Parts: sequence; C-alpha cells; structure tokens
Amino acid sequence: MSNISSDVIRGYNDTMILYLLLDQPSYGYEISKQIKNLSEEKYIIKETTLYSAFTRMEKNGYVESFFSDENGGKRRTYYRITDTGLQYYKDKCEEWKLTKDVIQNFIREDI
Amino acid sequence: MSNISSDVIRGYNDTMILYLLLDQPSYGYEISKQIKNLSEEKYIIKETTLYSAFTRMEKNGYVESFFSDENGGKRRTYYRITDTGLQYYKDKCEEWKLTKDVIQNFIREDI
DNA sequence: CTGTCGTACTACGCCTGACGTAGTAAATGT
DNA sequence: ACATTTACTACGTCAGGCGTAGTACGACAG
Repeated sequence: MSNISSDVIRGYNDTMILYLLLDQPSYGYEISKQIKNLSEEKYIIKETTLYSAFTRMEKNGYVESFFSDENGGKRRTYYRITDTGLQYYKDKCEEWKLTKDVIQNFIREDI
Repeated sequence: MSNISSDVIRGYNDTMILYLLLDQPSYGYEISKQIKNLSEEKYIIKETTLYSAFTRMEKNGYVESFFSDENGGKRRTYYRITDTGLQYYKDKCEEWKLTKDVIQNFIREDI
C-alpha cells in the first residue's frame, strides 16, 4: 500500500500533535507512537518533523514545555497545550471541514 | 469566513489541475476560474502557483503543452493530460482516501 | 560485563512548493 | 483613449518536511 506523502499532511502535523495534547501533556516519543497507532500505521511522523513542530509551536505560543522529574528515568521534555494552542486547533478543525469538501470536488472515483 | 491555508492544499494543487484536464485540454486562466467556481470561491489558486505547477508537471511528464492557433486571440498555452499524468491523478485519488481518514482521526468536533 | 536495542532527543543543511512582487502585452469594454 | 481583463514570465523569498548524523541514558541478553 502506498504511503501518504508528506506534502498532503503538511500543515496538519501541528493539528495532529495538538490533538494528542488536548487531554494531557505528552512528549515526543509518546506522541510519535500515538500518531502511528491512531493512523493504523498509515502515517509515521519523522522525528525531525516532530521535534521541529514542537519548537515552532512553542515559539508561536501553542504549547508550553516543562521537564519531568521522573524517578531516575531519562529526562523528557513534556509539552502542554495552551489556550492559544487550543484556539488554533479549533480553527484548524473548522478549516479542515472546508478543505475536505473542496478537495473532494476534484476527486473522481469512476476512472 | 476563514480562507483555506495554502499548506493544506499543498500537494493537491496538481491533483486539482489534472482533474480539470481529464475531459479536455485547457489553459491557465481557464483552470484558475474553474477552480474558483468548483470550490465555490473557497479556494483561489495564485497565478504563480498555477503556472509553476504547469511547468513542474510538464517536466514530470504529467501534461503536454501546445499552442492554440486561435483566430486572432492572444496566444495561449494549452495543456493536455498524459497517460502518466492520468496514472498520477488516480494514485493521488487513492492517497486522498487514506489521508482523509487519517486526518479525520485527529479532528475533534466536540470542543 | 559487553554489546545491542529502545528511548529521547539536538544540530545542520537541503529541497520543494507556495507565493509576493513586478513586468509585459494583446484584446476587450466604456 | 484609457482602463480592465486576459494570459502569461521572471525572480527571489520563505516555511515545513526530511535526510543524515550524532549524543546519551537505561534495559536486557548472552
């Protein structure tokens, strides 16, 4: 089965990550596994893509980072969604509804 | 109403253009009007995006160009979809089905 | 006790596609 | 006659994705 090209997902990586932060903070490796699972292995985000998304979103104020003081485990950078990030996520969801319909108009099933 | 961001469509501009070439050849200005109409004004492709898509797709063998010998009208560059282009279009349609479902998993309506 | 695997990142730099800006030029409307 | 619409071309910039590489810690097998 053909892979999903990154250009398609581009602009939705942030949305996917934010979705996974809605209920609780999380960190890179965990997020990447969840994306893989939720997409049924159809989309596997690249590490560099993921971590640069975190950096970008923190700069934009969509997420905040903090360190876990895990008992002995390797130190992780956790990210928590902010109010701004939540609003951004909601906007993207609205945009998605529009986009989906627009693109759908250019898809032909019968050929 | 918010516009559709270009990053979302990125990677589907080519698909949209090819769709409009499925039945007959066409040219830039015409295509851009059709995209506007078919999307109900929700997406208006930028000229530079459109013409660079043509160039790229011709280089990739997805379309062929030819000149119209229109009766006196300004000379246009027409584009015709090739077999390779048709195959590419079909693949993109398949990919779209996957992608749509994947992204949909990360959209929450209830917030 | 040693090497490999999984976890958890950071750094650097390239590539592609979108697009801003600008300019050209013929045809058409007013 | 002048503005607008049509139909492009050229040039340069930017962001996001990703390839490659490297670091470092812990767990577990042999």
